[in-house]
Amino acid sequence: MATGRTHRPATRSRGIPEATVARLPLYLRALTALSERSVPTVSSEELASAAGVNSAKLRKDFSYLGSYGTRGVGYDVEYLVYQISRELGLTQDWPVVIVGIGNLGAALANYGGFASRGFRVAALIDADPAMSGKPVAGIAVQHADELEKIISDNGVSIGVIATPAGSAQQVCERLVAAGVTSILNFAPTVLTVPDGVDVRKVDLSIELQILAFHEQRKAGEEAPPEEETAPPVAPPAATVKKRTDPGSDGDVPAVMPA
Amino acid sequence: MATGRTHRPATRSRGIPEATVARLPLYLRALTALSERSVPTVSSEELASAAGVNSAKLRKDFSYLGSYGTRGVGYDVEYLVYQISRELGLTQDWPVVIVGIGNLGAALANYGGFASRGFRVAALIDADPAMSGKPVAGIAVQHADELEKIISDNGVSIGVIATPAGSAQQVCERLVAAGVTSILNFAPTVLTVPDGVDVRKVDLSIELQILAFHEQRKAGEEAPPEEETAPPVAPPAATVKKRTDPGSDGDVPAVMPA
DNA sequence: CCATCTTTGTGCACGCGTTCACAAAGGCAT
DNA sequence: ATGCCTTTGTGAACGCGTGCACAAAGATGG
Ligand SMILES: NC(=O)c1ccc[n+]([C@@H]2O[C@H](COP(=O)([O-])OP(=O)(O)OC[C@H]3O[C@@H](n4cnc5c(N)ncnc54)[C@H](O)[C@@H]3O)[C@@H](O)[C@H]2O)c1
Ligand SMILES: NC(=O)c1ccc[n+]([C@@H]2O[C@H](COP(=O)([O-])OP(=O)(O)OC[C@H]3O[C@@H](n4cnc5c(N)ncnc54)[C@H](O)[C@@H]3O)[C@@H](O)[C@H]2O)c1
Repeated sequence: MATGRTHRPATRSRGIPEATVARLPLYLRALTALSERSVPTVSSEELASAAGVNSAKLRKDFSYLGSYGTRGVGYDVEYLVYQISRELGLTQDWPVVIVGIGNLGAALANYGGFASRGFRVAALIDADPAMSGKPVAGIAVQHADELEKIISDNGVSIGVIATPAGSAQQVCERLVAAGVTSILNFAPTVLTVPDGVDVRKVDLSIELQILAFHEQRKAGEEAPPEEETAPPVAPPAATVKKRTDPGSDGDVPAVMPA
Repeated sequence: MATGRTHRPATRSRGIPEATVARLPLYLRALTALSERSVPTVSSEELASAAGVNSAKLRKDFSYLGSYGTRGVGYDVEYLVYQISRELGLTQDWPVVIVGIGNLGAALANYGGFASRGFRVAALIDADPAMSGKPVAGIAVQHADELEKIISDNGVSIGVIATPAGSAQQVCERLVAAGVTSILNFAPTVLTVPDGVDVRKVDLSIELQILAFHEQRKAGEEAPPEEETAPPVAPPAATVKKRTDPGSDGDVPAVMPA
């Protein structure tokens, strides 16, 4: 999961587990594809396969929404699309602002899949005066001074942060003060927000590091004893550390205990 | 989480829980910031706060790595940076290819945080002949025909997919066949890969939908009885559905049982 | 109307992850 | 050297998520 909620004691919202909520968009995507091919019904097995999950999990997920589906037949595609859309709140329009129209922000603004699901880019905001008025993806960039007014005028409750990390917390606070209660953060920083505000983050660097970990592990399994480069840092602090795990002793650790 | 592994029975790699691995980059980022400020040691409480997690969780996470840290004092920042880097496999260089140099791919190529942690963009690959040779972020884009040769020549094991959804599976298969064993997928599709290949996905649309869900829930709590727009789809399939949950009956569902 | 066959919905058990709470460890002052 | 004070490392309890396996539901054919 490139994803991750921040804070909030994992309250099961309205009885629907968080893990299930996170999968509903996957089901919806698969169902939309079926719908476009005019497939009338689909079994849990087929749909699960299309969404890349276990069929038992899918059935359990749907059971939290209600008892849609017909035994011996499956699920009515159109009906299920509607039910999930409604559950996710996609039957209404969500105006979204993007703050920080640099490389990433511009790419996001140009992203078609944005509008495809009820999300409407209400404004693009940047602090650079040179950007003001410049059209990106057909929308004129507005200056950060206007942020509060834009949020308020458009009733925006979802904000996307694509500024440098150093500005992210400050932008976040302004967004929240102006009324935004959900934030999608692309900047590599931990955002601190008041209760009642949801933050989700997307961090490319973290994803790559997780992949690197597994990659190293795969490589280490087939070629166990390899020499490590010189130890770039000194041992702990004052006294020399005595390691608890046997085998490697303190300073220059072997690549992996395998 | 914008993130999510695909397949693989959640094998605890080398005893380090997957959830812990996903947090190590967070700790590393916080530690790097401390290191730049020349802070010598840090307590679990401080570091946890900087990383946005619980201090008990942090200590347990570190306990999987070994017994670094000094009771009564805390952790040596430099030493811990090295240990986590080593654990994540960041002491070595990871050549990465990006496939699909459109809006997003170009933004990724321009992303500085890429190289900052041992990840080196080995090549940019696109199928559009018009892109070939064009420099993006100082690197000439290469044609997709060269994909296999590039992977092989550079020993690339990590690939980033930023093509349209329709091409993603095909690109994925070529990457895997050429020797890539870790994939970061930005296309909104479920990728099917053989065992031994790790896939992580980043999906903006899914993140927004999850936020919308919670946003709707927040809004629904303060204004319970609101009228829904007309039911856009017909009831289930053949016979009229009898809903199991009481209150709303079948067809036009009330907004929320609250 | 009845039998059969398919597929849902879910009770249950298990394992992972989180959190609490505390004993052990070590620095530091006296 | 001794005692105090801080902070780690972890045992244990708990809760959530996952997957199995099956009974119930309903469609379909005769
Ligand atoms: N480019 C990527 O692929 C990528 C990937 C992962 C993460 N990120 C992160 O996303 C963020 C943006 O990346 P980028 O490559 O687009 O950077 P960028 O420098 O190209 O763009 C940043 C933009 O934010 C604007 N900005 C700065 N401070 C602001 C403020 N206070 N209010 C409003 N706007 C402000 C700047 O004027 C600039 O246009 C960074 O935090 C980066 O680490 C980028
Ligand atoms: N732009 C965003 O912010 C954003 C956000 C989330 C997800 N995505 C997803 O990321 C992907 C890329 O988005 P984008 O906006 O950059 O699209 P884009 O159309 O701008 O770029 C796609 C690029 O991929 C290339 N391509 C197509 N088929 C290829 C193939 N078989 N091999 C190699 N290259 C190929 C095209 O030539 C093009 O340059 C899409 O799947 C999109 O849904 C984009």
